[in-house]
Amino acid sequence: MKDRATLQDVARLAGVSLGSASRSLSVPREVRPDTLERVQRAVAQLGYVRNGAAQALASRRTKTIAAIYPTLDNPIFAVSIQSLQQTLWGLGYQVLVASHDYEPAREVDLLRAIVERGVDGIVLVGTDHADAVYDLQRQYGLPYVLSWAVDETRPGQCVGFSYLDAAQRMAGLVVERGHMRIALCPGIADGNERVRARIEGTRAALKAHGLVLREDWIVERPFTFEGGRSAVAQLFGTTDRPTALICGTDIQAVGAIGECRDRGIRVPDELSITGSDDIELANLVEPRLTTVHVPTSEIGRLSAERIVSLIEGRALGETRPLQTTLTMRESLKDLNRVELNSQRPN
Amino acid sequence: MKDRATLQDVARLAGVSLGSASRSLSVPREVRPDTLERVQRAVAQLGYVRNGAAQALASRRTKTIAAIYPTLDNPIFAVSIQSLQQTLWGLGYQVLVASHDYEPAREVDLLRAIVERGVDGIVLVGTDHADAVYDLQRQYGLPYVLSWAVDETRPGQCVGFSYLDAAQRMAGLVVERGHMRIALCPGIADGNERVRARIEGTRAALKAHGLVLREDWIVERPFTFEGGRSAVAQLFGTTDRPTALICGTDIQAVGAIGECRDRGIRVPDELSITGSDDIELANLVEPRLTTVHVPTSEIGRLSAERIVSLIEGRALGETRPLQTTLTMRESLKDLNRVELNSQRPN
DNA sequence: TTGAAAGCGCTAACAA
DNA sequence: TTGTTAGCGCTTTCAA
Repeated sequence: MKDRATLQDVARLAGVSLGSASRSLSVPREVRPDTLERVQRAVAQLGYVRNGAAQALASRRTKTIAAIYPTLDNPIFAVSIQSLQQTLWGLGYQVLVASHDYEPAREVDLLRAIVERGVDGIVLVGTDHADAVYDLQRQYGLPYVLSWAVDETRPGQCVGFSYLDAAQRMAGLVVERGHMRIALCPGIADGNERVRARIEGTRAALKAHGLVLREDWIVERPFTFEGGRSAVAQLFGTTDRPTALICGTDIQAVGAIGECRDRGIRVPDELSITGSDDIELANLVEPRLTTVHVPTSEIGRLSAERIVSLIEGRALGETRPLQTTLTMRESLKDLNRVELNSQRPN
Repeated sequence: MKDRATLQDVARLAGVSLGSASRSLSVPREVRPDTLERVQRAVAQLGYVRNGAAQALASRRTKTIAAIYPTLDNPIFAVSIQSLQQTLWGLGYQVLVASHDYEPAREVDLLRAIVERGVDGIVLVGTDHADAVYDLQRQYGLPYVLSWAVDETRPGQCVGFSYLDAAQRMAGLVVERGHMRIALCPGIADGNERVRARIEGTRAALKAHGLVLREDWIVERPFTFEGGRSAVAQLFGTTDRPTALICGTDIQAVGAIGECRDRGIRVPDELSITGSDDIELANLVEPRLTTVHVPTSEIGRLSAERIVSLIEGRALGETRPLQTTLTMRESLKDLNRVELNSQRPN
């Protein structure tokens, strides 16, 4: 790295003190206009750029937020990160992104390295983290936001919607459409409270209609296309088959549709499939996916605003759960209706 | 932030000097075993964590790499970032991720902010950047790697494959399959040399077969599902229609397939569609996508290794272009073959 | 409003 | 191998 101009150089060139130069940059309204102007001229002339490390060391602020996600390889997180990043950028913060691939131990390691590097705050996904994660936060007094989560015990620190409610409504819809044999591909429950909420919500909705969610029809699979494929493979390995498969994410649902296509299982005639998230793809696959629309970008934006207000000590009140909506498309069959067109030509 | 223990505290508790404590952490082999052990005990006892800002200021290294992408909302970049990040993590570096949404001006702003914060190196995408980008790099002597790019004038700084070659081979394949009316949806050429290479490669391949790439069949659209949809809408607005559409990315191709479905255009019977990248989805849509397989993760990993070797002054030799392969699936129709089954049941 | 000066916590050169 | 010490470049009192 070449020798960059320092603020000292700027001050010297402008003929002011180091202090005035510093103030010109950080609190320009507290210097006389002509002082400010001379400093600005010197800055321009030298092509001066602040040294972030020095600034961080002296001010004890890094203007950086760490965001730790399970994976970037799911559009909901990619889109959410994008809006998080752009919002933070507008507020003068940068983002250190990391992903742990659903490995709790990796998340702890990441967080440790990030704390060492120095960040002003952290955005995590969900509430289910290793104790060490919360310990680190407490130990360093680091503000944090749990995105994609609601938790009454942490008012003001969660930004998300109720997975329980969403799952309950989706399962309710499937039952209303006449399905009684319903399987669930919710993700992997261990270390993921959102998956557990999906299972609970689905179970509750079925129970409310006098149905039981069969344990052997809760098929825990990763949040990947392959996960959805594999769920279908498992469920159709016997003749004791469901008529509907509720997937935890659209990604799984699309994988499931692909597997059905490969196996010659007609969707939704032989198997209805629903997803969750309403990614753009949900509206492009054949058949188009009945799913839960979730406020992906909004979660990114609100998480950004909240972590900054936490850092800067501005109160923002408690968070309230965001809303989700069911999006009805063709992948869910209505068994109550007389079948006129179940065999469409071509 | 609570008061964290400093290295001074550690040294005091261990009964050694500040220097020995520092060395115990950074070059443990240069201290006596018992010194090392006392320091480690003190570190554990105090829960000491390095202050990154101080370390960066004193050592003039941040152990952070900035990676600026066009968007995170395309699986190829998401996957590539993931492998970049994990490789860098293994090498002791962290990643500052940013995206500019194909806005050259935004890229300059991002880079400026990133330089200010301090990073040891930069990973960019492609070769086509505002002059200001290269100026900043030169001014601060920042090592950089151009990923998803090949450029003979920058040996050792590019990691990617030849878009020209890939486009040429794909177009060659389409022609070989008997298509003579070929349209191209390459992305948006302005500020993107990869798009221009695609156009050139396609043009050259057609020319080699005595065909001409019609200017009005080069449909520049964004790299989104919607971009692909809109290309189909435009091309099918008249009766003068192509029999094949070569898309610049699988995302566009999937969008194009969706638009065809909505318009009742049969793929590939009425329109063949090809993509590029071979994202997982390419193998899941109906019909499955003929595309170019590109080494997505490898680009991330190699970019990581290269930027670190550049930073640490290790020579790694010149880069050579990575390989791509055509992946044949059903979305490209072979017009040379007798049509036996063009109207499949259901 | 300004300048002077004391650190922020660490690294690295140097001397012992 | 260890201890001492001079910065790294900036922010932020404090006094003027």
